[in-house]
Amino acid sequence: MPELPEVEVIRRGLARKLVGQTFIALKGTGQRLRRQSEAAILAGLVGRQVTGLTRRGKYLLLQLDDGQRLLVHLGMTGRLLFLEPACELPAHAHLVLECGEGQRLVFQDVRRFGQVLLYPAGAVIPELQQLGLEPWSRRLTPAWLAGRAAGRRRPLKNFLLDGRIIAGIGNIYASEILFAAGLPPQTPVGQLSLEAWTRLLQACRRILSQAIRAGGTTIADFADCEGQAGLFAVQLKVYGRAGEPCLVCGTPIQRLVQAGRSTFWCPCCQSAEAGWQAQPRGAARG
DNA sequence: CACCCCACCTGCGTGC
DNA sequence: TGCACGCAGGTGGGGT
Repeated sequence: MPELPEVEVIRRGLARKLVGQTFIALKGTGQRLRRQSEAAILAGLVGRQVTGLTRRGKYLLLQLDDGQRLLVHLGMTGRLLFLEPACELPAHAHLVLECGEGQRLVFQDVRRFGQVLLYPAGAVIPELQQLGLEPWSRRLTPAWLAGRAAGRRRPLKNFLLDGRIIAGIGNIYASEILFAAGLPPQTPVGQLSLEAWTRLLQACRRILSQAIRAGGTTIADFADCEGQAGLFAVQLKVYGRAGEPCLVCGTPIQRLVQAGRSTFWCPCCQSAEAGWQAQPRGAARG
């Protein structure tokens, strides 16, 4: 479900409600997530006040007044909900943090691919150590991308999905970014010109910004911290549209599978002629 | 090292 | 109606 825009939408909505709140009780519901701190560790949340809420890639970080940090990853179907007193607890609510006055912070996750890990003050968070650059990082430039891609033959779509390079791009936005940039998803990354990387980076920032502004993409599960759906799904140009006409040229949108995941693209708008310059065999090396 | 596959889960839509 | 199957926004471990 949640890629960078969805996580950022949750962060912005939740920060207004949660920062300043103090957790007064913690309830688990037995079923464990794929990764979750021990109950004894999570008990360290009780009595703590939330001082900040930040995002890194698709991870959320709750900062607590004693320096501990709660790392949250929503997996495919995870939600972080801030429930008002009258709201009933939804199904699949795996962690409930009571804030007083009947308000609760709830981690809900149908498929339980999510992660909730509490780290002590000053601890290194390994999940964040390996993450690549944020899309709006000043260090992220076309030349930097070309450097990371040099000599590699993996398809551009897979490169975009690799969070160790750029953090936060998932399967929906990878397809949308490639369409916006006019680049074919199968392009071996080592063959892309600097001009193509420039267009890719511009498309990446534009698409992610638009998605955040629209409140994220809701296909089936995504909801913000109040349970509201996002509206970017109506702006999707290729994702989930296999067989339907391209909104630009009318050519049927194609679906292919790359590294086990669906890619949607327009073979006309994302042709080699529209984008990258092919180089002679072997020329990309070295 | 670079890259791919698959497991980890539940739920939903489709076709027989 | 029921069942089998394929598919779904995530990551990381293990194999090639």
